[in-house]
Amino acid sequence: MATPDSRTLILDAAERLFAERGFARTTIKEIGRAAGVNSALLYYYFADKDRLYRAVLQRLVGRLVARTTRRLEATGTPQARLQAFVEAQAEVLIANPNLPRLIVRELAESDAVHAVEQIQHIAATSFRLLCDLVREGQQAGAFRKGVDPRFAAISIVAQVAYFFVARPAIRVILDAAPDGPAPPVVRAYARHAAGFALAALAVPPTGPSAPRSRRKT
Amino acid sequence: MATPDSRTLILDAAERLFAERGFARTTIKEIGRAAGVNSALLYYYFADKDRLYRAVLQRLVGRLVARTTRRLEATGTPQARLQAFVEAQAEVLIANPNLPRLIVRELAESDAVHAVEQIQHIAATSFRLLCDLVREGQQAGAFRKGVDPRFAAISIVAQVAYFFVARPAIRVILDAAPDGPAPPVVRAYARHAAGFALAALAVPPTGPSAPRSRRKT
DNA sequence: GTCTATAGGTGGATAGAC
DNA sequence: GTCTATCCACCTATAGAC
Repeated sequence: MATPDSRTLILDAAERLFAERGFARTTIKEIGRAAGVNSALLYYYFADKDRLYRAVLQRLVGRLVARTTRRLEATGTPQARLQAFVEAQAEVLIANPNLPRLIVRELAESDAVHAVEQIQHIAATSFRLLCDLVREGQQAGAFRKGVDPRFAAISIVAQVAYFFVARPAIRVILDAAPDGPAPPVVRAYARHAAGFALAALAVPPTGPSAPRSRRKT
Repeated sequence: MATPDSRTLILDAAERLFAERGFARTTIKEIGRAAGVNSALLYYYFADKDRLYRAVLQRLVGRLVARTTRRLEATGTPQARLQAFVEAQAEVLIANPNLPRLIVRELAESDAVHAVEQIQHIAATSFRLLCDLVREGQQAGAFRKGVDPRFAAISIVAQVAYFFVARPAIRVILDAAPDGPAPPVVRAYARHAAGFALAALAVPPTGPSAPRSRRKT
């Protein structure tokens, strides 16, 4: 608890408000009020509204990447690592509910106004590790070939990411509470998503009569 | 080309700008300029900026739902219908590149500021049809049981939706042009996504003494 | 239907006291 | 470090001529 300093109070309040209302609809004065400090103080810690926003994004994205890449680099079968990745992704998003909303807002911008380059770069890092995992799994015979590893990686990430992004719609489908499905439901979905991906990538049993004569591409 | 009327010119310009920059960052004057009319004229056709935005959303969402539900209601095997749905989803998003950006922005809002209820409702309509399709497929023995149909529907929609939403990140993964992957790549991905879902839902061969292996198309 | 001109309000940012 | 007070730019929306 030890007295969070004003800078942290401001970052916390800004994170919440930016996630809820977006950058433009959030005013400096609102952030100051929510943080319990005077709005002029924001300019003591941050050069302007834009840099405050960047600082918020940086803090959040750092957490995400640290947690998910750690799982990907762990040892184990490709299947186990893939499952761990999907579940880690869900845990990070459960723990930081503001993250998906903010990232999605950034992704929706076509011009690189704010921190898109940063997100692109980091997304690429985490993403590429996942691509490699799929590729390695294919070479090791754990995943079926004939699936583009990049496409597979997109499919895998998409399942969980979309679940959080489309929360208002998901809520309707699952008859969940106003603020979205409870963590146990989210975890159940994450397990489903991992299973869905593993089933999609599973090596098909070679038919009893014509196993090896057919060779696909 | 028969002289698009001012109202349509305004809607077109507004759609593009809202999608590119978001609601708040787009000014009435910019829209007027882009439409080639005076900004005061917007208030002749629309009560205020908010209602203009709603009109833009309505036009777009209408197209999306019309196209995708039509595919779901078509006849055929569950597998064929699912595939048609996924590819139709991709086609609509290719044809209306502004749609995913706008919808995503709406979904990111936590308070129902603009047209979230509408999107929720329509998403639920389209979504529920997909749930039903999966459920029917399971009962007919075409899809494996033990997968929650609602979860499966989310996984299916997520793959294509996320592809468009996360365009800036996808671009990096696929080494695509600045304005995203070309339509042929998108279609290839859509086929992958359909295949990924069908493989994930395929009925596993029952045990070693089972009927001969199934080959999906 | 379309324009000019402008009122009215809000928000980001700064100056400077304490 | 934190606050009060305020400036200035900009944007929505309206009044009213043509």
